[in-house]
Amino acid sequence: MVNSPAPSSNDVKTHHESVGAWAKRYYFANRAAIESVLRPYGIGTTQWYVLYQLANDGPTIQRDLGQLLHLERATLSGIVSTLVRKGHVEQVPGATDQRQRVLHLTKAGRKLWEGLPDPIAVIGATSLQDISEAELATAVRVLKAATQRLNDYMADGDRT
Amino acid sequence: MVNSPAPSSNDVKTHHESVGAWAKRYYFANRAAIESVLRPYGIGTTQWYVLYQLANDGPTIQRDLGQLLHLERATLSGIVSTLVRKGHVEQVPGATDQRQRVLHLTKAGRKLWEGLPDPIAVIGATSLQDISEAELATAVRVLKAATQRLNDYMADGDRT
DNA sequence: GTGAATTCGTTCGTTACCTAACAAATATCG
DNA sequence: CGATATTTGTTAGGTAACGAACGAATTCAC
Repeated sequence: MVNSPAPSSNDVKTHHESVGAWAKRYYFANRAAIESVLRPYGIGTTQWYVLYQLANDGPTIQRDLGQLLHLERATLSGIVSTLVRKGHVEQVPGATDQRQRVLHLTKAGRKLWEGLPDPIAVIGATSLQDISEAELATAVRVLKAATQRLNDYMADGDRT
Repeated sequence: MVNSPAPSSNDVKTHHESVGAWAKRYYFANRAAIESVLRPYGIGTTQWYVLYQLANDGPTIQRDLGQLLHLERATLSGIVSTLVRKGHVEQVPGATDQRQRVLHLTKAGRKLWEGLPDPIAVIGATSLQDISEAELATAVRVLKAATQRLNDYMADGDRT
């Protein structure tokens, strides 16, 4: 796309746009691919992550799950109620703290989980093969650093 | 970050998850930051891209705009009608082909555009400073290659 | 030149993300 | 103890993305 002459300072914006643009495209392509694997089972990508957590780490407080998956309370609330409606997850008030909701798989939920393919393995393997460990590490480092900056920026901006 | 022992096959999943996970987090952090810049003006990120196109390249057929911005017809349709509702954009049937819609800025839309900051410049500059050109290029290359793979995978899967 | 295929935009249903505002429960401080 | 703050989850409203199905316009084939 952007062929590579000596990058002038004018290229900065182009580069920036590229990382952002490609992060977006990769995110959505990845999501679409995962969803195509999961579609026959009637669950979405983020719903899968919730089931994954509950299946592997057992009952979890909704608040903690939100932090683990980097989701806002409101977002998780909707996803959980979808899973509850479908009968895969049960949501019970916490024993000591009545505000909290403890989530755990229902029997049906566990059964579903056991029949589920692992979309990360299926999709991830195809999408990243032939990319060296070093390149992967660089990509992650860049994405991580940039995300960090943005979060700092937002935190600052809020306080001002 | 990811220190580099001989990568066992168990690392594969971890790495894959990381690129996907970080692409997602960067995408949303970026979007949130851009939206915070644009919020006072009452427009969203993708709406800004539409205005950008119309301001710089003049009237455009909706179909072409979709390809430029990598958006499906259905997605763009909603975004355009939001901009039309707000009075920034006008959507007129094509002269030669009555199926097509030609989009152009209204007078109010152009005025808005002229008072708008450039969120890509503002946000991109902060988020990617101190990252070398080489690293940026690698990140883009990885994201691009992975996206390519996923698109191929989806195309194959559809035909099967 | 007419019937079939294609293209373009819209609408509908779904997923997933956010903020803001709110209610209930719990914690903290005077 | 009791008023005030904080935490947890939900709801409502907004943005953005997708696929499927549809109608209208156009193009293609024969």
